[in-house]
Amino acid sequence: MVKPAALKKLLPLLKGIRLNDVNQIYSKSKSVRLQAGDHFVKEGSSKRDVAFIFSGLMRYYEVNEKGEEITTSLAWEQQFVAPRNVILFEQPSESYIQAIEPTHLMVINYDLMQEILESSPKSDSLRQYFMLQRIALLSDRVRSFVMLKPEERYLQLIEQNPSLVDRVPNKYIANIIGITPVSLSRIRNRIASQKK
Amino acid sequence: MVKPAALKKLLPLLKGIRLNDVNQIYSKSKSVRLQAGDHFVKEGSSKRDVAFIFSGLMRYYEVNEKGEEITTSLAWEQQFVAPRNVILFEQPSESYIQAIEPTHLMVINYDLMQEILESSPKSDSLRQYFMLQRIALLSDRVRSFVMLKPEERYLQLIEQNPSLVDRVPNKYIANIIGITPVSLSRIRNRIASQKK
DNA sequence: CCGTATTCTTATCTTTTGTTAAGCAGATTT
DNA sequence: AAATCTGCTTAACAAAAGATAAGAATACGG
Repeated sequence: MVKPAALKKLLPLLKGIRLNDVNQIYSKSKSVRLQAGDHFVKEGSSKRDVAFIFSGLMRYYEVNEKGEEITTSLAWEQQFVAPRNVILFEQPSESYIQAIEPTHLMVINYDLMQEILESSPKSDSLRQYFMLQRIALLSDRVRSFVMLKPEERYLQLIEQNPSLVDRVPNKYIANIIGITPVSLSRIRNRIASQKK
Repeated sequence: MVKPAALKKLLPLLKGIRLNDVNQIYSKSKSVRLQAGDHFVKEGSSKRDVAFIFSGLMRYYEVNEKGEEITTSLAWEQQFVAPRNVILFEQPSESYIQAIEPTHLMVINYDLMQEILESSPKSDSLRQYFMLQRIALLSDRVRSFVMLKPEERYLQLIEQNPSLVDRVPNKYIANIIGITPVSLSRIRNRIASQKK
């Protein structure tokens, strides 16, 4: 069970959903606190849990054939995280989901949440809203890979999410924009010397 | 109005939707035939039309600041095309959508279609199905940019869509995987000489 | 506060990609 | 059939990125 104070942050997202349903979801959810480095999901897991991030910062990563961890995306306050393969395709997770800051989650079983929302009159529009958000985000990201050079992707990323620069190690940022940490370091160097 | 024969291709996608609604959508749609090179959508357009591709092949492209056309994605039979900015954000289209083969479309106004589907009991699950498809596709593509090298992206693309190689000019394929046509040509050369 | 670990930077070298231009091949038009 | 156009390849060079390693800076735990 999650504390009411923390719940307030979730409420604006749930407008339109019956208070009763919200309460029911809350009562079935559990509050989880992770330290930096702790995992919410590990590769191979089939646990059908989703989490809402009250506070903190997480990354998705996969391990490639060379054994390197490649960070594929980030998630922070007010966002949901869930193992894509498990929820979308009912397959084991291909990714790890790990806290990289002290993180406070609300965790609930996906199917249980769906069940509760099933009857709610606004649940479809809520779901649709979240899916649209996701589609917009993903297609923007695809567009950035097709249309922009690495340096431009970096500038766009920090412009759209200024707070990330301070919170996320550059080696993760580098992966996110599809380059190596060494290369990002050079790009940052180039940008800094151009500014002078 | 679209010919019944062509409609059969759309039907499996619409299972669950009332026949009456399907008929109504059909009656409000128009059949459009494009030649290779013709546009369904041009940059700046705010027309809220979506199209279902009965046959043929189309590309989305944008013109960058150098005046080059950059192909951002492809769509073919049994898929919907629509100007993302217009439908998602009610803004003018940032993209062109162009036929690159003789293409047969069913075109309908997006809002009109929504209106008809509004009352249909299964419309939400249908919409959800399409959105999930889109999310899966997009996140796979993002993953390919983060995890794979250009050569691997090319091999994955032609493995997952073998027919594209024969139908789509390499210069478009190159854009899709985020490289230049010249670079793709070299990659193809490398692959060919490794095989020997 | 010191020592350790992690991350970031810098350097060197190799590989790949971008750019530009030229030649070639296939298709289209007249 | 000749001329034209378009797309693909190849070449040469410049620019950028990958790989590896070493040093500097920062964060972290005792």
